[in-house]
Amino acid sequence: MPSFPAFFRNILLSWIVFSPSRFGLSSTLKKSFSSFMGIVNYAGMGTLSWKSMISYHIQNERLEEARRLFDEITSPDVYLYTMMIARYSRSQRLDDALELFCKMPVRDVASWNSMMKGCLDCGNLVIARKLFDEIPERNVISWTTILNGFLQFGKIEMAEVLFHKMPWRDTAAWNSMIFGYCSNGRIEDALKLFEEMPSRNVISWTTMIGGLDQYGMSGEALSLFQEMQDSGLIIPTASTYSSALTACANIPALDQGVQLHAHLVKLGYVFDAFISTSLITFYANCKQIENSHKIFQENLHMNVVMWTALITGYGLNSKYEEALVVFNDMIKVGIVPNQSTFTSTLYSCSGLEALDRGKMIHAQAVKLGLDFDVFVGNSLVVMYSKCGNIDDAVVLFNKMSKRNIVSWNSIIVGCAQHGYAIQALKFFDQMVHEEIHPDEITYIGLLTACSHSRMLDKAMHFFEKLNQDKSIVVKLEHYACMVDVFGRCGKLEEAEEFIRNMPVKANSMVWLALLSACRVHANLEVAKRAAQYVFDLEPHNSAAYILLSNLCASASRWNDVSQIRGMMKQKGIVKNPGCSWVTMKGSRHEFLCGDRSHPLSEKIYQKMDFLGGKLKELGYVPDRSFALHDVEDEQKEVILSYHSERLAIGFGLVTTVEGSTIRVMKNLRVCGDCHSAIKLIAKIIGREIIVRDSSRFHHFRNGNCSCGDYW
DNA sequence: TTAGGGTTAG
Repeated sequence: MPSFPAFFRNILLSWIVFSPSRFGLSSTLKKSFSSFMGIVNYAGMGTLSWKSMISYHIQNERLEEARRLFDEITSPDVYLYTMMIARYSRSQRLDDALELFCKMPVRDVASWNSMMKGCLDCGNLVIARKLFDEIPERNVISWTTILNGFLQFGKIEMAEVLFHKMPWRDTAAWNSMIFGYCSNGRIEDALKLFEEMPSRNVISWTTMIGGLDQYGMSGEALSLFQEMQDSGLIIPTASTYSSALTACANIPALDQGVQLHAHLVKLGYVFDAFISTSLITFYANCKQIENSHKIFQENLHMNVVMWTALITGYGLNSKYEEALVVFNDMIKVGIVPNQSTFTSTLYSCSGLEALDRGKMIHAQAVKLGLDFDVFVGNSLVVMYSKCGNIDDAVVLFNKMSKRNIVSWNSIIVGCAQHGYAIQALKFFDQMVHEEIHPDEITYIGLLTACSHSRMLDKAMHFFEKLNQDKSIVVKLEHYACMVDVFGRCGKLEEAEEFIRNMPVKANSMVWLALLSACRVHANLEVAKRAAQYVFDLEPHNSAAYILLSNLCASASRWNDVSQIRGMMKQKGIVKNPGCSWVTMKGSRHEFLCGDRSHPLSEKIYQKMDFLGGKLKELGYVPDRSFALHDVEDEQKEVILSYHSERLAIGFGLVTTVEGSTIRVMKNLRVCGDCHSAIKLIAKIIGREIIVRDSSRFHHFRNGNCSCGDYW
């Protein structure tokens, strides 16, 4: 029993802290105080009143206050000790929790269990195990707690042994083991337990539905949900509906999801944060982003997860600008973004190729100390690389303290697309050295690197390794990469032979790789065969028509060109016009060939004409074969000089400061004549020009290009 | 809210 002055001191302290004039008097506080006054009146203190006061402090995160009151009690009971221990553990204060646990004169099984759980929450499995071994009388909760501890630390086999050793198992124990199997990808074992268990509750069903969905068996997850509904024995909770909706999103199953949505409206569940978020993702995955937005707007309590779901949804629907608007709105209303928010937002920056905005988002992540998160780091590497800044991507990658397979793939693919083949292979060696096992994406990156640098032997070596690795399924993309390598190395017959010997039927992507090579090597004979395959497989794919038509145009076979154009017209196939753009201060400046619509056109054309003169002085002769129109030679030169990529470069030149890098994006492949001209332009202006075309990045520096004139 | 089991974004 504490002395009265000490007691009054605490009341006074509480009174100051809870000053009604500052905070208002909540109902809980009123209750707490009336119990206090009761104690004073009776001049004695029941433990119950101490409990309510301490628990009030605990509820309001005032752990120090709670501890001060706790220390005033001469002999706190087991309940109070346990409450303090649990709270310290939840606040990651394991030392304080253990100190109290050691001080306890008497312990019951709940206090042992709480301490054990506390150790697990604070990441200490060793002490948790020791405690488990020392518990005088374990109950089913003790067993389940340590079982979950093993699972939490990825020790599935130990959990399995423990589960079978348990003297008695209740439904919660079965549920834990099922969850353990699901989260370790052992779906068959999970299903077996689910079948075997003596009785299932709603948690068992929800665990199994979620497990199947996460394993990629979303259809089976929905069937199980239906089975549960049909049984009529289980009432689903918000969690169950949330899992079912996620399964609908992953399939995606629009009709079933919409039905479920209607049902949830009737049940009044639509304002549940988890359900709303699942609905946002569901509609976004079903390409109905307007519905996602509607659900988002109808929600009053929007949390960071819900905001992130909407940002992700816009990104998934290629509405990158909208995603960035949502991100800015979120910041405006004071929601603090987390790792996932940055990952999704950076994805949209990559989609927009908006380096300036990507850098701003990066700065915000740094401010919040989230730039070292592995997901954010990966997104940053991808963003810098896709926005044309591979050097910064490499710097960031090297600084990453934690890396996973996605990190390695991102940097290897990035280097490959920028033509930094040696760098890509070096990263691969480093990855192998660090015992990270490559996956299918890694091989795509490696083969692309080899292709862009014409390293046939290396490519064959990697392709062989890929085929030997039984953990990887060789996909059509890998075959297409190999065809690309053969093609770029001028080995068109070998490429055709390779396609014919493939164990799976080639798709149009594979034949298009061959056709592109034919375009580079001006081989009309093979091109016609390859194009025919694409025409048969995908009659409306415009790429094959364009490639073949360009090839005929380069050979001045104008009759063939008009025949192909006639076929395109007949089939209603429209060629995408060549378009180049520069993203600056959040705006995209687009240019078409010969375009004069930009407000700065006059300046741009002046600059290009000036450079045209300089180019001629350096001995540049336009390669007329790239002007793919049946017009007079002089006219061809004019068309070439004003190709969209050159106008975009001209815009970069008139709007940026001396010495800075110019970054241009193009929807089609950069034309060969422009390629020669841009190399010289880079030399004349003494600046680096980076052009991302439909297949790769070109770094033009001092008269050379990183692609080695081959792309 | 003195102890164990299932849910949302990436």
